Amino acid sequence: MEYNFKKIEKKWQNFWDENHTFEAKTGDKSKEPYYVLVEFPYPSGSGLHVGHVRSYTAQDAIARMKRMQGFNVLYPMGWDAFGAPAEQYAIKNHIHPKEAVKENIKTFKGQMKNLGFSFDWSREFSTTDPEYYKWTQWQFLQFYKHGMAYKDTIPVNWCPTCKSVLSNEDAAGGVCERCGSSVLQKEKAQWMLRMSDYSEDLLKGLDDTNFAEKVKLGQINWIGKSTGVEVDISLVGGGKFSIFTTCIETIYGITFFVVAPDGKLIKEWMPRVENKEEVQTYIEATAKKSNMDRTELNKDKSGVEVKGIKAINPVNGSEVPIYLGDFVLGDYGTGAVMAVPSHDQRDFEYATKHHLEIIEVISGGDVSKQAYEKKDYLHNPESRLVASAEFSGMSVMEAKKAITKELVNRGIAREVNNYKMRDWIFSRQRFWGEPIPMIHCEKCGWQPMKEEDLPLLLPDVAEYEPTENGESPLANITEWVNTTCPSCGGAAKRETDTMPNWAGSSWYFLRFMDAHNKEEFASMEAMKYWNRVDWYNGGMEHTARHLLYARFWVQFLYKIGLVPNKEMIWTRVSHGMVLGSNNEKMSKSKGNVINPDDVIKEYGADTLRVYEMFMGDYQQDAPWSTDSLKGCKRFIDKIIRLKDKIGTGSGYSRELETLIHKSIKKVEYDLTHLAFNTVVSTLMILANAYDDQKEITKEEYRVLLILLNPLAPHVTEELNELIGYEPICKSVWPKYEESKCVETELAIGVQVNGKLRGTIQIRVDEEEVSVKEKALKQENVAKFIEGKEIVKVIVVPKKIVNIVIKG
RNA sequence: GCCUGUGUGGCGGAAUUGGUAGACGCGCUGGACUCAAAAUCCAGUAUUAGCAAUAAUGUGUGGGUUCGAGUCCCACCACAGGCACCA
Repeated sequence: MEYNFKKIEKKWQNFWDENHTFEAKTGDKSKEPYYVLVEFPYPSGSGLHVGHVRSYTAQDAIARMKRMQGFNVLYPMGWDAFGAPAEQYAIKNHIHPKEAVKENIKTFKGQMKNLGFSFDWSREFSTTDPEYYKWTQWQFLQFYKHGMAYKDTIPVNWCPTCKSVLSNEDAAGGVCERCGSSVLQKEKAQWMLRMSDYSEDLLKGLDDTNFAEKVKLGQINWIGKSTGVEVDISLVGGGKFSIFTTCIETIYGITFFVVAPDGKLIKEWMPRVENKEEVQTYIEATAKKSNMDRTELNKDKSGVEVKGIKAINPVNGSEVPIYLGDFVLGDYGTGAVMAVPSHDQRDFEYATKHHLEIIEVISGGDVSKQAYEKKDYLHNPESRLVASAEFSGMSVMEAKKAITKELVNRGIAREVNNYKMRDWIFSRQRFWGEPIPMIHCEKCGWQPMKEEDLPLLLPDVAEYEPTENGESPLANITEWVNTTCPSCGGAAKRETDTMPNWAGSSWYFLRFMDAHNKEEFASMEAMKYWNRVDWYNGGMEHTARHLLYARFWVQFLYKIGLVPNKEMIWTRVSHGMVLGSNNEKMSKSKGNVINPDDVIKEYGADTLRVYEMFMGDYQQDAPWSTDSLKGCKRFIDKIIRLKDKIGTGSGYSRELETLIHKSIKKVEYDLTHLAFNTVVSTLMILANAYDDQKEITKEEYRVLLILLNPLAPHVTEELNELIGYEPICKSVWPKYEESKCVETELAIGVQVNGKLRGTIQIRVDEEEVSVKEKALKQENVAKFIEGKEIVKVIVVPKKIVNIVIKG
């Protein structure tokens, strides 16, 4: 057969379309549901990346196998199309971003069709569809109505040149990604979601998932739980504040306190401060510094003393000075710390710079040189408390408990948990996002829109320039902004901020379960049927945040009774990047970008798919190699040639039977264990074995086609049709028999003192005595043991023989 | 600094519980077919020595456990990614 992949691929893609082969029926009780999900892409202007092809093919292979195994497979696709690039493009070209998005989606979809992915296109949607974002807005209103959304003034990244608020990603390194200016902090009122309320639930929920261990760790680190004690500290002359510490055992070593310059405490104290000007200057200087500057000043522990206010150490009554220092963060813990320079390196550096006292309270280090920190003294069983009144002489763990107990009994301390994870900043000052359905009325304050008025559509205008003061471009569109208050009916203004990119992607997997529902975001019935996402794949870069946001969103919906499970994603795996042939990330500037369209044109989609699965460990990055790609083309050519070897026989021949059964078992196992590269090598081995035979049977040929079908669906369907079978997509996955997976004869190694000296042929069930005898007689082995004393002979069944000799 | 991952031929990478290291593919070398080329097929290909059988060395480095270590333990080095003053 001539391999006209263009014709073959088109033919089968049309066949699948016309027959609605991959459309999943919700509620089909005759089959077990199985939900395979891959992160839906942002349809950028540059088209599908070969990296997309890698993960989509992997999930496609799983989906195709599962279908043949009798599962009702849901493998959907859609578009995460809100975002800054489309907006930038719109500003430059004066067209509505939805036009650009429409074009890009068309391109992406065409490319995906050309690759033969078995997506259920009947469920396709874009996060930018009003029918979809209506429900994103509706869910925001649920957050609001349950007290989970609030407006707060917080510092944001501000680019003075672009006059725009930047996300942390766009402000990485303290410079604006677009223009390179230094990013400043600016106070702005933002919508927030109370994600921190869910810290503990998000941590615990991980036990109800099957995420890869490193994915779980990523979540755990991001949540950043730490357990410690919050202690009330009284001020001389009245008033008090609290500090949070994980090292209560060092409390006798306090020589000063440090409070955050951006925190609320210092504002409160201001009237009592004696050196107001100095303090104010420092607060302002901190505000001007970007996050990055603050980090860079790491070595330089800047700060000023807050004069006129002194604190009292609750354990010994001593008066202690208070300082401002920007190494203390206003939004973590209580925004104030007890400083123990003897046992905390940051405090040590601060004390050294500002000439403050250092008192050792735990023995074992040399605190004149550096702090003797928790990470060291906890591992030193010799360390004891010193200079700590009645606690002196105790071990660290004893003291921790005793001091905590004492302070808790006195009613001035509480054991608490703190989390690094903050509330979710949900506002973006951009045009191209879901409008936040809130209305501000002078009389009634913030009012939610009426649910029946949703969706709140983005207006059709031609200008998307940001405003001078950093408001969203929507603020310029007065006819859109001005509205009436849903409560009193008076004049009111709409919120002009939009939602972040993460919003639409936080629940899209629920929508796929019931994509066309006009009454609800998805019906409970449909969600109960599909139950959850069984297998979710995406890039490692999304495993922390996207996954956390999505889990938070789902847990909230669960709490208010709108989804059936607390966790709606069972297995989450991640894939490595496809790098350029020079082993660097593909980028236009480096000129190492491979366009999948070009590859499909020259080698066909099946070759590209097989190659991307073969290129390396799926979870690891792998460089592109056109030479290796050609090797995969040769493999497919070989599969085609093998058809001519089909003879008149039937069933599996004695020569091939074991290998076939083993191959079915391995392909099945590897496809669900992320070992796609060895799926390909297994099939190459099988094909090579067929090639060694004079002739093969139809059944043998067909089993190879079915096993290869998940990776190369077009050519295998074509060959399958040519030999007269019903389409593979309507067929049943072959079954292997465990008993037929083992060879009856095998060659095992014989070692002498652990070194391989020869091999022997044995029957699989050969008795140990006989194996031992064969091993000792083996020609080369005999040379090594001649005249030596044999200490023992270790026979590992079906694996190896090791002869231990002396002398 | 912390967390995570990775170090195996010329290259991408195999090696499911410790049991014949280098499967499979690429590349390379030689040969067949051809006027020639492409395609295809055959043989070889970790390193060193040898015509060969074979031997020695060999999975980032140094130790250890074991009859036996790429795999387990301890210490370290390099690279990649993420987080970064979190009290």
